[in-house]
Amino acid sequence: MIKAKTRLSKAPSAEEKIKKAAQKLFTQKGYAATRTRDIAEEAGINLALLNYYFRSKKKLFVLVMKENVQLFLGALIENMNNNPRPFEEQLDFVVSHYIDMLLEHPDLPLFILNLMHSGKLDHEDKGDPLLQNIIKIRTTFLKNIQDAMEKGKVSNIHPFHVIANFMGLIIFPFIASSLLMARSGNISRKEFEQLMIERKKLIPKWTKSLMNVN
Amino acid sequence: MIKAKTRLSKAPSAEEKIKKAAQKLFTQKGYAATRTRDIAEEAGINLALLNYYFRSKKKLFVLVMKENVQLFLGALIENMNNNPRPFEEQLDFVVSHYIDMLLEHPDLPLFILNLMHSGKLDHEDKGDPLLQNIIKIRTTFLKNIQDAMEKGKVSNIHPFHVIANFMGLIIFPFIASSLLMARSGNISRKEFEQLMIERKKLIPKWTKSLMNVN
DNA sequence: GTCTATAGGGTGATAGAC
DNA sequence: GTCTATCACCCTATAGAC
Repeated sequence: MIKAKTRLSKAPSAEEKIKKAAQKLFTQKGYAATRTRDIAEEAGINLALLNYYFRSKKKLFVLVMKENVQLFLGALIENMNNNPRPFEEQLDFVVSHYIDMLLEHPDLPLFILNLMHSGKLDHEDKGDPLLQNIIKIRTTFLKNIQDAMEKGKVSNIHPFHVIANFMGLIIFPFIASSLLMARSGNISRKEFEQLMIERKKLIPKWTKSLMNVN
Repeated sequence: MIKAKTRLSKAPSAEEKIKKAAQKLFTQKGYAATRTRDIAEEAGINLALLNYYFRSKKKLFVLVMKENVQLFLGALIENMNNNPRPFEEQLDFVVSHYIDMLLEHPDLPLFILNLMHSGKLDHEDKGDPLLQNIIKIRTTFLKNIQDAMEKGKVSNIHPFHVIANFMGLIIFPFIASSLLMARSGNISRKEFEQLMIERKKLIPKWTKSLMNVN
């Protein structure tokens, strides 16, 4: 009954190696372009082992997908649950946490956007938390904006613009980094990271500024 | 020798039907997730015909890809060639043309971003115009920003931020529309389009405003 | 748990009739 | 040019030895 499952941070189990490899490849290349053979090789284990642990390619993908979604929404949910803070502080918090997370997982946004674009969520996973959480987060954020507008702090701009701008300012540089830095580019990886850190301070100011231009 | 190839805008040829179907599916689902059988069915023709005209799936994809790239960079290149206009007018022009184009081809940005992300361009297509054009466009735009900064119109912000913000404000709502409008969403397709049209006027103002906040 | 070998099904591409 | 039939390959998944 009592099996010592704890691991001392060394020699990751085959299961963990597979999951990590799958996370990497699925997130980078998407579902269809990733072969289970690639995952097995990346993990340094045998192909059969993959099915032994995870039953099928699809099940493995769903697992990775859910963890990615969790990662992607984590900062927002955390913010939502600590709601009493004033709006300005919320902006700071979300931007800062989000950019830190994206610096560690730069492929995540494109993965999520492709996921939503493919429309594979709604049908196959009715009770999936992604959509529900997105809607909940968006609703909360929307309420905050409208509060700010009623207090006269913000001019009469459609809340959609505010959300789209805010998210775009945070996320877009990461999904377009290959475009913005393209070869022979003027910008290296290190410089890019430095600029993203700069944006942690800038985006909250920009967001507030945009709310009052029309 | 002299074959009447001209068509009177009726009954598109099989070749055109295939290309159109391929454009649709490749752009929507990407290369790996699209099967040649799907393309054939979408085009309403036989699978063998696809290979008769285009030799291989890959060649067909490259064709579609190049047309998409052309479409994506068109407005920017056009702007670049009419350079003498003042910076402010350039912003108006690019934003307006770009949003019009994206309203017609909303899947295009995600396709391009995935393309760049996959890194399949540099190796297989050395002389490909995409990268060269992107670099040229970016360089021109960068020069314009620096001119504006020297004239004292703009505060000392890194040009990267200006480009990233500008592009993000235009493009992001389209790639994230499924996220911003997610089911049970408050926003319909028609409203979305109306908001995008609103942005044609707003984004140039926003861009200039952002250049002076730091 | 981990491997080798292989089944079973799908996919891109082609041969050949019309 | 357009179709049907089919090949050769690749990919996921599993059986079975260790």
